[in-house]
Amino acid sequence: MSQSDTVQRILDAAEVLFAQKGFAETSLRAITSRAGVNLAAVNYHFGSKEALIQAVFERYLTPFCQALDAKLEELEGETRNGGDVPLEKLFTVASRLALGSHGDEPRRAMIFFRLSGQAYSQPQDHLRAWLREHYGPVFRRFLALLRRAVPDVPPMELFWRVHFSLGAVIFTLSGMESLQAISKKDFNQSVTAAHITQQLLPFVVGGIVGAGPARERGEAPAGSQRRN
Amino acid sequence: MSQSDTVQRILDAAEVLFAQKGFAETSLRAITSRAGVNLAAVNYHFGSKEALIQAVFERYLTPFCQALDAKLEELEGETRNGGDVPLEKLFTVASRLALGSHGDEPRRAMIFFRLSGQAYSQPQDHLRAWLREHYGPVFRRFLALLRRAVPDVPPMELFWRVHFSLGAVIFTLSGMESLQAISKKDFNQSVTAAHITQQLLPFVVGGIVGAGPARERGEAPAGSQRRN
DNA sequence: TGGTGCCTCAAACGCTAGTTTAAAACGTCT
DNA sequence: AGACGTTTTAAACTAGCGTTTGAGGCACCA
Repeated sequence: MSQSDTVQRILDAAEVLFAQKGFAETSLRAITSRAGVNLAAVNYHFGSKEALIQAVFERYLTPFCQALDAKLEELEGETRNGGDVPLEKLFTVASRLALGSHGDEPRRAMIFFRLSGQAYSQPQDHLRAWLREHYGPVFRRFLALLRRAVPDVPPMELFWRVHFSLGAVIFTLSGMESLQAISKKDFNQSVTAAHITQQLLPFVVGGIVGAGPARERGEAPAGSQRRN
Repeated sequence: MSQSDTVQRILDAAEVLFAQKGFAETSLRAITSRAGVNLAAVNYHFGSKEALIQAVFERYLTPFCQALDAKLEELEGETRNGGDVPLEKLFTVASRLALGSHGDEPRRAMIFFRLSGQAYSQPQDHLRAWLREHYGPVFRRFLALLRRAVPDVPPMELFWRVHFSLGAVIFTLSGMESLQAISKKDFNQSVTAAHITQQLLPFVVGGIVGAGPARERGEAPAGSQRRN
């Protein structure tokens, strides 16, 4: 072939190592050594380490976002003649795509969530800004459907709760290895990605709907006094 | 005084810089320069950079955990003669202490949450293991009270949902600066720590209680079939 | 066969990191 | 005042980083 598979080998190695040890702690030497390619290959093919990081995200996110976008369009179509998409369905669809939109085992998804966690606690917002710019539209589309699913939750409340949910997902799946150890010890039960998402769904749905005076005592939701 | 305040100056500077730029990206030279002390002071007083990181956590966590422990003991006493502590109260107490157990403004709490986020997405579990070893008992005490507050949620479900909540909190407060920007743009409203925790409470409570078929259709909670 | 474009390679460059060293400064005793 | 343990200082050291370089390999086509 014209372009060798060096690029893919580098991306594979970088993906794993970045997830394992973080961006700053992973040297190009470690990546190229694991990939079995020359040190200079990264700068030759990607230009810089920063560009390599972006490429890792791009390779994972682009197929996922395309799949999600298509699925959301399908869901929107279903609701053209009245009715909204239920909250559970929205999250089920998203999680199923996140775990399965790449042919491989959901292990890739785990790796990627760990990467996302590191990207988020990353100080420089180069990466964050780039992510938002490239994948913002899909997120907003998802949020629009969500808003129709829970019309009782004011927009600002919803905005925050979605971010809380994102935090729960990324944080948990980032630290899954250590949580697995605890869970196994305390509950004698191993943990799979599918298992966690199954646990996540009721939590996220419950959180998005929210528990305010509304659900406890039949009053208005906690924050609805500042509806805009 | 016998021991100068060099140690405190270093801790102050390190706390801020670590939160701003992460552990790996913050050099000792940056810390000592900001603290106005000599470069060698860190290795002299703390031994190594890693030990300095631990010291930063210790200085913040120890007073907080002591305060939380005392408060939990007080709550346990109240329930000796029947009754449980309501879910909302447990979280309100914890958040109030996290924000206010240090005399200063809640800005320190923000800084510390950001630090926690970085500690958690940190690959080496040196720090995580150390945190668990030193502050695990308080956490378990909190969890025990929590279990009595929501007896319908099976222990394993509860374990996971607590970690989801932790993720929501840390993740959100870690990335608060950028979220502030979005929130200000979309909702024309600035964001304070108190405001976020106010938003967090209904989300966390709703999530812990969970939204399964139980709340929607009057059946058992989503995960209760794997009760152990 | 000889040249052309893409890729690989080993080596080196410049830089910054954490850490160590040994002398100087300081404060506190007798 | 002088001796002593503690702290500060400036400078150097070692190691590892991302990146660059220029020579070389390799497939392809005239």
